[in-house]
Amino acid sequence: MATRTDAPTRREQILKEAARLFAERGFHGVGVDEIGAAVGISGPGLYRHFAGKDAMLAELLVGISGQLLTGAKRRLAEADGAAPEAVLDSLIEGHIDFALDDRPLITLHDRELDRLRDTDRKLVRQLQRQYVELWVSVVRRLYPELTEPSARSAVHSVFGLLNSTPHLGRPGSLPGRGTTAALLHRMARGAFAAAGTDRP
Amino acid sequence: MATRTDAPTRREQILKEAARLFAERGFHGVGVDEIGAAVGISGPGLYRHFAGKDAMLAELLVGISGQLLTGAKRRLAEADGAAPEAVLDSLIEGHIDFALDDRPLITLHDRELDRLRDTDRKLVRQLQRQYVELWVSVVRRLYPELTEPSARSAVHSVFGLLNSTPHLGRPGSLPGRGTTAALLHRMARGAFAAAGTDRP
DNA sequence: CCCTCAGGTTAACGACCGCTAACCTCCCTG
DNA sequence: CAGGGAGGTTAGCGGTCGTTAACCTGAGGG
Repeated sequence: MATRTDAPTRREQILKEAARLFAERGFHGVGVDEIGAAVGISGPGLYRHFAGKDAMLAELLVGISGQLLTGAKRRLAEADGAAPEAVLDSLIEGHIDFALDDRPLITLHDRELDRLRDTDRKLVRQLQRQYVELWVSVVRRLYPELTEPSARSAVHSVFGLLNSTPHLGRPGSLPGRGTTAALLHRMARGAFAAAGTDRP
Repeated sequence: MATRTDAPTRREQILKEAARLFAERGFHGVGVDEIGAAVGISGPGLYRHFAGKDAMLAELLVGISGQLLTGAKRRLAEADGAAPEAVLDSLIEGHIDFALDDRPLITLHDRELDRLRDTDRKLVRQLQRQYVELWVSVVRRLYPELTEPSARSAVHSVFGLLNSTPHLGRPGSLPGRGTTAALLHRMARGAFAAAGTDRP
């Protein structure tokens, strides 16, 4: 795929700043005037680009879920026939990339879902469910002694582990992105391995 | 300590319901009228028991952090001189009990901290920091090859893992509390073990 | 038997917030 | 060069929300 070199559109600027603000202070804690100010225009100017505040959140959440799912599907297709360990590693790597590069989005992802209109919320939940099931199938192939409910719990728990990046302090205080990614990766693998041993 | 058999006070009722509502819809997403309705009185009646909506959140968050820290200190004192493995197991057990029994509080704990007044927020952060440092010291005793920043990251990540219980579906759909607790415990130990091996 | 007070009630105020209306100003294009 | 749309602006409306004020009530104590 072509990496983008062109400047971000106004819509993209708005989405990025809105994500940051929503993650920092919550959906209801941010006013449209603040979002506008963050991109250099004033509140009502946003309505030239979005139908409303809700629409921004919806586009963010649908985008996140879709991106995660699409990426996972691609990785699964690329690793077709590979060993289950390698496939799981690829999924973990993709999730870590996302968690480290788009921290505000990861935060929003499991925090503001209930602020969506019914139709959008159902869509996001469906995408999330597909993503989880994809992980569950890989995990169960690698650890067949895990029951399906246990595998699902394990996957959710590892998501909790990987999504903890927002709590790891400001990006500067970390031991470096590569080190952090490697640590998270090792821990995720260790957690799955521990889940898969002993009684399920 | 004496287990309480007496009925909960009105204050406690309010705090419990407020915690549930805040966790479900966010601090700004809940009105005082709703909180009042949840305990059978109407909005302004709450002001006989609390100085304001902020005060409820503050009391909840300070209470959570304090409870976690106090429990951890007690467990550390009780396990004085025991093997590091046993001490870590005790810490994990305590955290899991909390995460499973007080899900709304766990949710609030890392979600609504920024809505507090400066003085309260600093207090909560200080309690949280002490709690983390306590874990870090135990983890480093068990895995001396871990650098301190890595150990701290590992602790935060395991908190993410253990605090994922709100995402595990309604309490009924789980394989049973004991099974879930055991799974989480194993995964936490596995994650730490994986963090502590290989290069730090 | 009154007084007090804890713990409620309803009415209402002021602030804020999402959103719309009306208007303005470039820039592109036929 | 006219004109029209894209992308802004400010003023303001309507609703909601936290909080206060004023009032009510029932139970306990001197």
